[in-house]
Amino acid sequence: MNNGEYKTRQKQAILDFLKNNRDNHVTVNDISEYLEKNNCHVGITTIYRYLDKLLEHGAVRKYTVDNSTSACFQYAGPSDSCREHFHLKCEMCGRLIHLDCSHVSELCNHIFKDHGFKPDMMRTVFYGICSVCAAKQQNNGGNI
Amino acid sequence: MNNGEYKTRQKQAILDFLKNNRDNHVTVNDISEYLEKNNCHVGITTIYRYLDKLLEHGAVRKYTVDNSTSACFQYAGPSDSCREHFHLKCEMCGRLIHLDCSHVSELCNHIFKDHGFKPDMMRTVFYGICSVCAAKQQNNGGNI
DNA sequence: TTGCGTGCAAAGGTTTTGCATGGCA
DNA sequence: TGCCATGCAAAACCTTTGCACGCAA
Repeated sequence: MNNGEYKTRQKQAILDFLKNNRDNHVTVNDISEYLEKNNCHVGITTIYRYLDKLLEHGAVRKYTVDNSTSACFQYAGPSDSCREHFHLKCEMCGRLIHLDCSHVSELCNHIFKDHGFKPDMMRTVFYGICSVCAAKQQNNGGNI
Repeated sequence: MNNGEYKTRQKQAILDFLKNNRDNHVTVNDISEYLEKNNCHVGITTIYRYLDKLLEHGAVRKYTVDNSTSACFQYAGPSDSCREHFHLKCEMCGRLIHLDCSHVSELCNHIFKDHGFKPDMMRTVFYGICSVCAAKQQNNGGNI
């Protein structure tokens, strides 16, 4: 049916976990540990292979975050739904913010028209600090 | 003299290579191979350690590019010179474009004021396709 | 001479590959 | 039954650490 892809318990479990954590990124290790805890063993090889496939389909996004040595993945919903806006990732709490804002699309057009560069919305992420974490930082006297 | 840091042949060689490739990113392996070819052996441990130090000083930027599993580094000039503009990285040729443009800083202020998110210019990179590569793609009938 | 720098070897992680077995359709 | 999927073990990488020796200041 689906390009000759089969439905399996393992894929379902991985996808469920990704969907339940759509507001935060997870590592292969996170997925593996969670499934193990829930008596639902899935080999890490399978996790890597399935994530690769989801990546190809655009169903997950892949990041590299500074303090983590392994790759981070995050559910991106049905493909195409995130092509039209940018993403802000808070480097402190890891939260991903979907920025639907006309200013951004305008900037994109400007960069394309006046600088000849076509930004890829799926790949580009603004890294920074969200308001919640900025407030925390304040209360801490600037320390982390 | 410099915070008790010594000047050595190895550091000089690495820095020279980075400076000569300031318009492209390089991996630890690139550096090692180049120096080897030039009969100027430097252990990779040294390369890692020196890059770490440069990173702390803000003299290089560190990336992860999709198709490469290892980290990419790029000379960033004397510290602070790149904090005030964004960077566009072409995913096809790897070229880094420094985008000094008032529209971008305006967008940044807008995101901060109206969305409560403070983007970090040093960390944020726009991924996409540059005009040169877009033209190549055209001539190829859309194939890569 | 002092103490940072270097480089080898080894360790520690993450990700990929080979291959036999399992399971969906 | 025909394929794709899975999982173990091993391999392949990338990066870091420990330690003895080298070298700038």
